[in-house]
Amino acid sequence: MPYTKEHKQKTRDSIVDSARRLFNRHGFADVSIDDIMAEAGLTRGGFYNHFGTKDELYAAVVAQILDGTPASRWSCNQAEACDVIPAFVSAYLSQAHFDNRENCCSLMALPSDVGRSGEPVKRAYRQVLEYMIENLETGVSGGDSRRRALAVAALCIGGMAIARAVDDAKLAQEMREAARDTAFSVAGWTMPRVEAAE
Amino acid sequence: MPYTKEHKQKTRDSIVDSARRLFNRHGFADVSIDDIMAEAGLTRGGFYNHFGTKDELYAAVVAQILDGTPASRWSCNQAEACDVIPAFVSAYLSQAHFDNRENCCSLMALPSDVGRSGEPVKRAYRQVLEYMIENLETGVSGGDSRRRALAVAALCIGGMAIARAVDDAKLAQEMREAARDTAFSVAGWTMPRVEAAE
DNA sequence: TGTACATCAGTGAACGCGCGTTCACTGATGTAC
DNA sequence: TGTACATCAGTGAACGCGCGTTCACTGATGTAC
Repeated sequence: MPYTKEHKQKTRDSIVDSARRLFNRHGFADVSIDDIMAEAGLTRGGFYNHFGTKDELYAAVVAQILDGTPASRWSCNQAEACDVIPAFVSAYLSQAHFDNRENCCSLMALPSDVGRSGEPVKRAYRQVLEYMIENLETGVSGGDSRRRALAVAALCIGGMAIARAVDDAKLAQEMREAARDTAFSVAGWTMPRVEAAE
Repeated sequence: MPYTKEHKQKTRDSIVDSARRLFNRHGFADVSIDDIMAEAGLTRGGFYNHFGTKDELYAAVVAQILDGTPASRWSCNQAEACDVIPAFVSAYLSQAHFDNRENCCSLMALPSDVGRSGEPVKRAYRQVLEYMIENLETGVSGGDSRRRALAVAALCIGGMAIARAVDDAKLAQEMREAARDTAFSVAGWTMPRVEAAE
């Protein structure tokens, strides 16, 4: 018997991971299989030992978008929520998250790409989004918590996507700060002390 | 002398217009020059009578994104603002705008594509966004109007981009409504009567 | 008014390159003896 | 413990297709006479 099953699984994982980073940075359409395999330290041909087609890779990538995303660090119990969730929103809209082109949340890196992709891709996007919304909901105070959580998600994802689409650093920062302050106000939190999370 | 100058300009305009519709629907990377010229009722080769390269077309398209967008209907004087701006936000987050894949606002159709494009594309995106924010600002009541206008823009663009990226019509509608209600609350407007704009 | 002509917008075949995919192979590995 | 072997993960050349771009051409147009 050659190699172990673990060996093959590790290679597959590293292909998916390389693909996720490259997709976040360049979008789906502008990344080739060559790029992905090279990023993983492999060569073209080996790709088809792991995936039947490029589409199959898309599905595999979005199916585990959560793993390489700040979202993977959200989980917390109810008691922590009042501290953790506001800190998460600050971190989401931070300069550091803005600058990190590869290991950023795919929800904000790929919304328009996903919008025109097939059902499997949209399904994975929804699952990650729902996970985010559920966690946000545990952190907001007052009634109408579902609506507030949805709005905070829209402010986080929208604010960051817009900030990245403009050519003016000052406007980008202004947008992030307005989204953060408004999210805090919508969620009923007190304002964060001077950008601690940046 | 063959043809008139107006004739050539009209052809050029129709190429740009076809490109904008196709970009909104499919993103930058998945639309070919063949597609664009066919959409405009022309053939491949003629493209280079109007543009030097495909990149030159990108710049031309984004430079006039405003024309084919609901944004082109925003302008209003101060007296109208209290009626027009809330109606605009309702229309922006409406089912009709959600469904219109081609003649929708490019701000929400292309944020992640623009985020990884070059400076000319980002510049045009910023100009359209600033125009939107300025108009929103005339409509919000109370102090801190700049921050509120930025937040309303993030809710409109983010809410729609997210709604389009999920595979669940109910969640998409919930997101649009939460974004709209929160935008109205942030802007200090009274709630719209049952989705008149849909 | 009618005709000959120069211009150039538009055509469509052709080229070269990059990409997804295939395939014959190589060589590292774990197992059998 | 040491060696021979079967397996299959990974290699890299090759194929075909689509795309951006080029180019020789065609034919519709406005002008000159």
